[in-house]
Amino acid sequence: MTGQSKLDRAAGIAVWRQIMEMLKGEIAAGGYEKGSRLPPESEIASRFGVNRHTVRRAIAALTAEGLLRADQGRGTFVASAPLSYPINARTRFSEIVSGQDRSPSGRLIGSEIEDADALLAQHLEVPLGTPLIRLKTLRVADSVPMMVGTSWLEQARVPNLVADYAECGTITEALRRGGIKDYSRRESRISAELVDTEDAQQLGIALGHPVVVIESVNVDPDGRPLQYTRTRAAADRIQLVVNGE
Amino acid sequence: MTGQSKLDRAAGIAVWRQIMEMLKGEIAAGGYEKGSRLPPESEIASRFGVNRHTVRRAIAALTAEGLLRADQGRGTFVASAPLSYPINARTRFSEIVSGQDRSPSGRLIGSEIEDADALLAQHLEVPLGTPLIRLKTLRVADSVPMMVGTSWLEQARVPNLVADYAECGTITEALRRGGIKDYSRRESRISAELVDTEDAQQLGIALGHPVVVIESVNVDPDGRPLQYTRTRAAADRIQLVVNGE
DNA sequence: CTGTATTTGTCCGTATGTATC
DNA sequence: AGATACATACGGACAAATACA
Repeated sequence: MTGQSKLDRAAGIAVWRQIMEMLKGEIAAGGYEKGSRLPPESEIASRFGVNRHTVRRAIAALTAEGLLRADQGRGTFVASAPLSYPINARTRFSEIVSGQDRSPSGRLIGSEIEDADALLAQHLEVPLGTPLIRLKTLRVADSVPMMVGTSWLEQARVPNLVADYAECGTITEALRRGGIKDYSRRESRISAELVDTEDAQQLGIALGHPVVVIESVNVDPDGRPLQYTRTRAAADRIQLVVNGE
Repeated sequence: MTGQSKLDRAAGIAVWRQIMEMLKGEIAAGGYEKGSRLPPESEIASRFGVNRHTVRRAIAALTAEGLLRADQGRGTFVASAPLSYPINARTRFSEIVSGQDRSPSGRLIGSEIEDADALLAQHLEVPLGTPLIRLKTLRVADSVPMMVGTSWLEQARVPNLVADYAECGTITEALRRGGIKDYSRRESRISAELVDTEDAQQLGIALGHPVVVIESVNVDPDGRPLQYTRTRAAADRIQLVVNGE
């Protein structure tokens, strides 16, 4: 099968769109494994007998749909199946990702000290104006960015958190080093938004795409609020799973 | 306070944008209650000393942000706080909405008979090709559309479902009439997408806005799958709540 | 139930400033 | 400087939905 035979240059449908549909069809039909690499653009171009730019346009459209991912210098890949992300009292990014045979990692984007405003004070059950650490992190599975999170924690409880996190890359481990052996998730509130400019860059998605927003409070074993987090996940890479109790 | 004094026509910022910011400020400052009505466009226009169209533009921008809702013939309203929608084994739209002092209603958009494809057969644990009822419904709280859902049920189990639902407007009640006294939710899978054309119309939101997508399976008391549903909720009107077990 | 007023939605214009080529 | 395109601002008329006496 050359594929070239099916191109119709007089159909009134742009050639790049025809190529896009054909690639989509081949992916849907299972011609390519999830996560597998497509042939290089030049090869696809010669197969269809078109210029490489025409293929690029088709790939760009499929990337915008979330079906493909193009990495500079590595190649173009079929987007993997969305990550199943269970939401429960023991939600831990690193455990979830390794449990699905992918390799998790975390990166510190930035941190600051700020005083608790009314909303944060309420969530963390601290007095208004309490100094908090604000931690912005990126979580990655198999080198694909999955979610960015902004967390607030009481500075006095975990003074060395930022350095610990920067070193080990998981919140669970960083908290353990700060003397907090365990924690659990009290409540998660889920909605969706359009991605903002900064998150779009971090997540490698285009503006105008949706993100799933998860606001959650982690509590220590005594039930005292420890961490309030607002996580934004690329919607086409993740699927939250909630069990019926 | 006339507000007019603050308009600066030489600031290089469009007048409609200035009005938008001022309205937003007044709403945030609590000048208007959630759900309350704004003055008519003509009144706002004369207050700022501009044309009605200029006000309309500001209102359109705030509507797109989800801060306002404009209903033809009724007025422009400050958007209510998002509906908290608990996800658990006993998730029932009508109970949730009435529990938050709002009045729920449901409307049948359409229904069809179709044969189970591989995916549906797997979810409902029926043989491939089993005749299913496909039910498309709109769920509304306080006359604001909240979510559209597409449900599939085995036709043989609930032959009269469509008529029953059309009459009473709640799935729970329609199932009861069909002899199914209780059901519970086994699993919910949550993601987000951009709204499609049809849902945008039903939900009264603009294209390009995000919807929260919930795929769920309801099972009868024996644990047998009864209903597979794919729900799309207007993201800025709803917040799913998941308790930490 | 029925007309009337109110209010938002849509369409037709015109004029002006600003950015771009 | 000129030509062009585009967003802004305004004005008016009417349609469509709702509220109300």
